[in-house]
Amino acid sequence: MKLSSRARYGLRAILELAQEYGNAPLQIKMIAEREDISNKYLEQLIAMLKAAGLVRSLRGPRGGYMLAKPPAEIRLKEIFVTLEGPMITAECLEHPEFCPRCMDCATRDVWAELQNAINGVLESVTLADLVERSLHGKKNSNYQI
Amino acid sequence: MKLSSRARYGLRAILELAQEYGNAPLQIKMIAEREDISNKYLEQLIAMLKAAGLVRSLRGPRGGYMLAKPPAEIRLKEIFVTLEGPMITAECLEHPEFCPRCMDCATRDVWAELQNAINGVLESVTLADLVERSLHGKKNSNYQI
DNA sequence: AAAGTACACTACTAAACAAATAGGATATTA
DNA sequence: TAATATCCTATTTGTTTAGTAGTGTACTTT
Repeated sequence: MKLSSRARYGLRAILELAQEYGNAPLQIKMIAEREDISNKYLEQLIAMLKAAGLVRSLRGPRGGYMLAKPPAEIRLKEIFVTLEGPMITAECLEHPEFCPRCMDCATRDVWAELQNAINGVLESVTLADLVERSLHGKKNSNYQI
Repeated sequence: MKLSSRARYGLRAILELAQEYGNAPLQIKMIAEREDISNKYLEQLIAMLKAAGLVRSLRGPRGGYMLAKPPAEIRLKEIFVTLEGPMITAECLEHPEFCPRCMDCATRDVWAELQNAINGVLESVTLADLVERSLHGKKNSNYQI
């Protein structure tokens, strides 16, 4: 179970936009350079974010991209789902009729728990949180092995 | 982010074995039939579980598969990692040198939190738990939208 | 010892997905 | 109108998924 580069790149890119919130639009070229991502590939990722209504754009010279709403109003869940597709560990969670064994299937519960755990994390963090964490030099980091 | 059918099928298969723990070995054919999984495909999945030391086998007539250790000693994490590969949300979590930005990358923390959340679930549940849940008709279910 | 059973092993394949790359069209500003 | 930056669509390359197929090998029962 690995994260796609779409999600990794995409989150980094939109975080750049969040950090620039309120200022002039940021160009693809800039983001691609800062984050070391292919220009053209990033273009597609941001297009997805735009289609999802998380980002808006300005064309022409001095154009670029910016967040469509304040960083505090964008949860990582939205970004993740946009780039990675809906977070479904098992089909039968959404469509119980899909599997005739659903009624007494203990494995189904596990996938549900897993899904809840993941959603819990992604729904609890907003872009504003990440911006703040960056500013404070990762003091809030809770990474551990 | 979807679960592979390897993980879904595999967990269901090994749960069958767990329910039969202490009894005669269970044949692929039986499991495949009960769980409605392709015979040959299941064979490969169980081979992975065997290579990981979670399952052992008996050849010849009346042979089959059985758990290599008591259900209470097998955590879902082991099963999951065996079938799905190591649970790594981002490469830089294990190899910080992989990415020059790691030091001040707020997104990295998110992936770490996510990974911890997933591991937390998978490490807290054993096959014995699942067997018990099945017996009690899912009373312990904590599935929710 | 023979026959049958069930695992063991390896190779192959079709389809889907990931991760880009490429090229031109369109809108905006200076 | 020239330069700039987004917009849109197609193509490519490689990997993974989810199987299928066929043969080999060990074991048990009769």
